[in-house]
Amino acid sequence: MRALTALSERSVPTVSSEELAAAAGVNSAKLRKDFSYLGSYGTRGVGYDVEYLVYQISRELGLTQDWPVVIVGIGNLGAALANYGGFASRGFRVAALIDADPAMAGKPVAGMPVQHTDELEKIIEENGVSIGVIATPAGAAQQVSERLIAAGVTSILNFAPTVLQVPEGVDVRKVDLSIELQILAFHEQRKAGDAEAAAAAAASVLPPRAADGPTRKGPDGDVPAVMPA
Amino acid sequence: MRALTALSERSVPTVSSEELAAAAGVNSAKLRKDFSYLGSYGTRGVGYDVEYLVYQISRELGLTQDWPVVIVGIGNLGAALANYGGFASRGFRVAALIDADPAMAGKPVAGMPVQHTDELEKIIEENGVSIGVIATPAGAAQQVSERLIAAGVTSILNFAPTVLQVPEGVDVRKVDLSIELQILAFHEQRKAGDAEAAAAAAASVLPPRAADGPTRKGPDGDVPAVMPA
DNA sequence: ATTTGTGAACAATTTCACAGCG
DNA sequence: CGCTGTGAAATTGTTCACAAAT
Repeated sequence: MRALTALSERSVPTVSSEELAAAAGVNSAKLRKDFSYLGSYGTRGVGYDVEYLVYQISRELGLTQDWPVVIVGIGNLGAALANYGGFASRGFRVAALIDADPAMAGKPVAGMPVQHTDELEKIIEENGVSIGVIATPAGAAQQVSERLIAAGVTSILNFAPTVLQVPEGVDVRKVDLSIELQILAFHEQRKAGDAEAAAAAAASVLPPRAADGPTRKGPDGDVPAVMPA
Repeated sequence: MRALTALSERSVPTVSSEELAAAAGVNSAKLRKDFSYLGSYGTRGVGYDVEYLVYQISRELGLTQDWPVVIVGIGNLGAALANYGGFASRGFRVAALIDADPAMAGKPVAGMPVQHTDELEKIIEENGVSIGVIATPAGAAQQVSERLIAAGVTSILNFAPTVLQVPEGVDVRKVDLSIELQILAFHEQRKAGDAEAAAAAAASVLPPRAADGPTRKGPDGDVPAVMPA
């Protein structure tokens, strides 16, 4: 969509799967196959009509309608999310900011007064909110999710570092900022390790590990296997 | 790891793949297979030693060392990241906060003075930073990434809504907050659509779509296919 | 002359199911 | 007997390659 929107802004009328794939950094066959699930919107020998494709994808992805969301937990992250311009421009309207701290109540954040958790159910029902964002500390997240769900929310974006237990039919997506960094650090470590492997093996004067475990039995000998990222 | 840490805090000595899988919400066979890539750390008939497993996984994931990181772009999101406690507790040390706005220079954010972009190269070299976080507007992200990479950064966590073009050997992970919400909205729409499908079909008085395209030819008739999330 | 749309081939990942160990 | 470790099977996802369409 981002690549398409860029083309649209440059008034490019049509694009081939090959061009679009290059712009988006994906395989052209995959792109065509994905589009084919939406229907046959391309023209053979020509490509895809940019505007029409934007419209069809927007519609299919639900970008043509407005989604009211609530943000629960107005700490640093919650406030950053409230101020984040990317939401409004993509059809998300922040219906309310909710925090459990009574001292926060009434304080303006992103030009909107923070409301107390007591109001949670009322806010959700009055605004027909079906998507909630949880930016509370880990300890509060499960309870907040239960209240959100009881009040009618069926999709949750969870920034708290906990696995939420939710009933069937409720979607949860988790964003864990630390894990993203950890994944990078993991690969970073491997880059360094590969370079040092020979040297370390040759000059090993390190003591064996304290809690001595069984020797590695995996198929790759001593080389640690790659875990999926 | 989170599930394991919780067990460790409760001083649970051993855990079976079945129990741990239930706690983490995954399949027990997958968990065993994943662990087997690290080596054979379990005991048949008993399970895994929690402490030993925590240690082995930490080591393998690179959690035993400290990673200095820089955050570039100290807007709302950058400030939230700077204040985010989760980084420090997982071995990430914020070495510097960098912003292009001269007015920001010297201002304290998260108890640390913001430094100007001019200092970027110096900071990275002096601190041996190999991981950079980009929280700038989309327009600045590519240029920032190039400077980071030229100065020695080889892993980037990108919050800007752009696909970064980076040379071989540099890892990029992208976090796009809007896309997370869009994915939820997509499923939300489908939930609603499924319920309304029958009614809509029966009582369709809507005009045909304005820009009329070819009729859907996909194998599923008129039912939109599920796109991978 | 191009480029789509898509079966079929291929590749990766997940799960099953059970031999074998403690 | 319970539980790991892991081949084999099942499933899911991606890419190839080409007939069909314009």
